[in-house]
Amino acid sequence: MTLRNAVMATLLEGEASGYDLAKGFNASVANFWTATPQQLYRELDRMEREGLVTARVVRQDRRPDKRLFSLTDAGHDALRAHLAAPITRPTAIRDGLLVKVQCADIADPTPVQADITAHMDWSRDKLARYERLRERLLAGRTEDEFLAGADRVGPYLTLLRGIAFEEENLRWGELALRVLAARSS
Amino acid sequence: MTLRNAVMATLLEGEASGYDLAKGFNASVANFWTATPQQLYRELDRMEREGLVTARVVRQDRRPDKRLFSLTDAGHDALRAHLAAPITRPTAIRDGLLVKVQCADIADPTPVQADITAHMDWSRDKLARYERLRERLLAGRTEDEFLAGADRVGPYLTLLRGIAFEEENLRWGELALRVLAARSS
DNA sequence: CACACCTATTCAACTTGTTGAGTAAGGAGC
DNA sequence: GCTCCTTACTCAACAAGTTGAATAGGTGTG
Repeated sequence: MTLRNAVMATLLEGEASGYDLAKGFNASVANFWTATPQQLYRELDRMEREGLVTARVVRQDRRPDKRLFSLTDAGHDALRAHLAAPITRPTAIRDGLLVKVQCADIADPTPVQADITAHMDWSRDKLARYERLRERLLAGRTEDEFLAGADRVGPYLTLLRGIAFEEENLRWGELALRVLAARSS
Repeated sequence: MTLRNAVMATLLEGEASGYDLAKGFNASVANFWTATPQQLYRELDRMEREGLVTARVVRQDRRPDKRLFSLTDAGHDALRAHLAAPITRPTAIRDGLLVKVQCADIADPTPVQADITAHMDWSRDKLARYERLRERLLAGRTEDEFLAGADRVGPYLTLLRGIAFEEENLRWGELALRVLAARSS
């Protein structure tokens, strides 16, 4: 029931196809709400049936048709109702890497180190994309100018959280690699 | 299939009942893998059937009996096999608060501010518990002494990640509150 | 010019995760 | 002595999330 809200939050940026949402979920919302393509297509269908979004089919030349979804007034209302609702539950994280690190001591750490390295690569990629998005949002303004004057600050605030998260992943990854290397030598 | 691994990682610390796991999941693993009580009871039953854990019933005086689970050799092997398996998929986060902040601009920010404040309170609580756990693990040693010499560093490394995460939540929460307050005035 | 990958979506089957209620006994506070 | 909280679980029903495959034309690489 909350994937809906994440989808509607994304559609505030403008219309999007299921496919658009699927790959990157607009790159910014994906940072705090993940979903598979099937989940999104299914949810968009339901939301259309309930009148929260409308679809318009766009015929394309050298590509399959696509259905671009946008928020209806009812969708806007539903989002506002969600915002007004009292409390959101605590963050749910599921991080398989940390599960591995938690028990890294019971076996050869080499594969865990490889895993940490792979995750750090992903973090670097994400950071690069986030920084590009940030430049685009700022559009030449300083952060203070932007925060004081922009129409919408929500996407920027969540972006900052995402950047901090990935930066912390990198810092922690370096520490973890250092510690595991020192012990296995 | 990975709740299993999180449960086994926790049982490395020693035997535990479903109830123990349910409240706090050992307080440290809970930080990167959440699960409801029902999920844990169900999974523990399955794992017992598959021989990954064994249960022993402990009769108690003024409390209901409990079943304490511990890892079997097969469980240890399964954990080691998991550690050796190549790559763990990227972290899945689902943070309803960030969804709200993402669209905070379309309505009165007051309830969102309340939500941020509530989350910051939770973060402070978690941080306090993490810091106590940290003191207990260090047992008087400095961090460097501990990391060089301790039997197991995994739980400490994941704890550090949890601490950094909650500290970042607080820093970000303060910023978000400041920005939203400045705009609504 | 074969092979793999990208866009764009759908269908079906499955596994996980969530919600709510129920049981049963002890202890704490008013 | 009434109510609520805590320990310790179980059952059932449902919602959400995952996996795998199918379709179908287009683009890019060796």
